Amino acid sequence: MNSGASPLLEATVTELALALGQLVRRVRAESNPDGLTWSQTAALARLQAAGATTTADLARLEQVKPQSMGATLAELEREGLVERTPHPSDGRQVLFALTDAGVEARRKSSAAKQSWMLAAIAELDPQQQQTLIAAAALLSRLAGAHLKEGAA
Amino acid sequence: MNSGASPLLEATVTELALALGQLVRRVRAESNPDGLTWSQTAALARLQAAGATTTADLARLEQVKPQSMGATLAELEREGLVERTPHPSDGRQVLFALTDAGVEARRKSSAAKQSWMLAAIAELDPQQQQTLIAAAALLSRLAGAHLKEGAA
DNA sequence: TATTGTTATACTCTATAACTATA
DNA sequence: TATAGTTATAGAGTATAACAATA
Repeated sequence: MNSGASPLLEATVTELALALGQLVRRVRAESNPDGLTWSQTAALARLQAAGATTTADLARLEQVKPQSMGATLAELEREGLVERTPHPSDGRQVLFALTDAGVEARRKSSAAKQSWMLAAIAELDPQQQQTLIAAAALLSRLAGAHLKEGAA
Repeated sequence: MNSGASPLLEATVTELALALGQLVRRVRAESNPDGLTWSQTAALARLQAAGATTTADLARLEQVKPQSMGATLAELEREGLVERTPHPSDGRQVLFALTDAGVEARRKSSAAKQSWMLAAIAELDPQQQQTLIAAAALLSRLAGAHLKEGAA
């Protein structure tokens, strides 16, 4: 199907996938030694942006299964970076939020962890930086495009 | 150092990392049922672009350790998609290349596997498409920026 | 001694399946 | 019966360490 698709766009998809792979490995490789993994950092960032949130909602935001998010949150809780409070009206749900230590970890993390990427972007010319800023939003949109929503 | 870094760029790094995570999961989730995994697809794409290549060179291209690339190539060989030939002058090296089945797998793969991404990009307006085309190259460049090269 | 590649082992991330508790 | 979360298990993808063969 869609055999008339633009060859340029096809090449772009391939190039994008390849670049993505490289970049993901780089982020992972560069991220770590202090302890927080990438998915932990991402969950922390989502919690900071969204405030108290349930496992299921976080899973939707990050587009992983609730079980996967549950495992990440359990580890963050074990490390004292997030804490759980029961949902006020629904006994099944659990709300997660950053602890003070979690906020602090976030602060350090943003600055330090991807500093290599920040430095690399800082060296680009302004127009290229603009391209990346615009691309960040587009990539996020792409990730969620045409998802068969499990529920409404 | 660089405590005066632009807050806008810092936010971009965070947003980029978040978008990257989502997109990678989506690519992986969307990719599979036919058998080829993402890293296998990437290795195949590199081999098609570069021709006969050693494990170490492929590892450099994909920015993984030679052992990791070795595992991927071993699996592809088991599936008959790549074949090895001894290096003509250096007995330590092994050259890998696509088999006919590998070329065919590539052809199908480009078209089918990331068709969801192709469709999503096709729906963007031309300027946004241009942004992504430019971003693909920039992201790849970012991935390799300031790498401490193990050797020269 | 340095380089290419292999084997063995471990960890992260994620998924699916099965279960409990609550709605 | 449907939803939120947990527990158990498995597989992909990668890394590090230790090793063999060749340069």
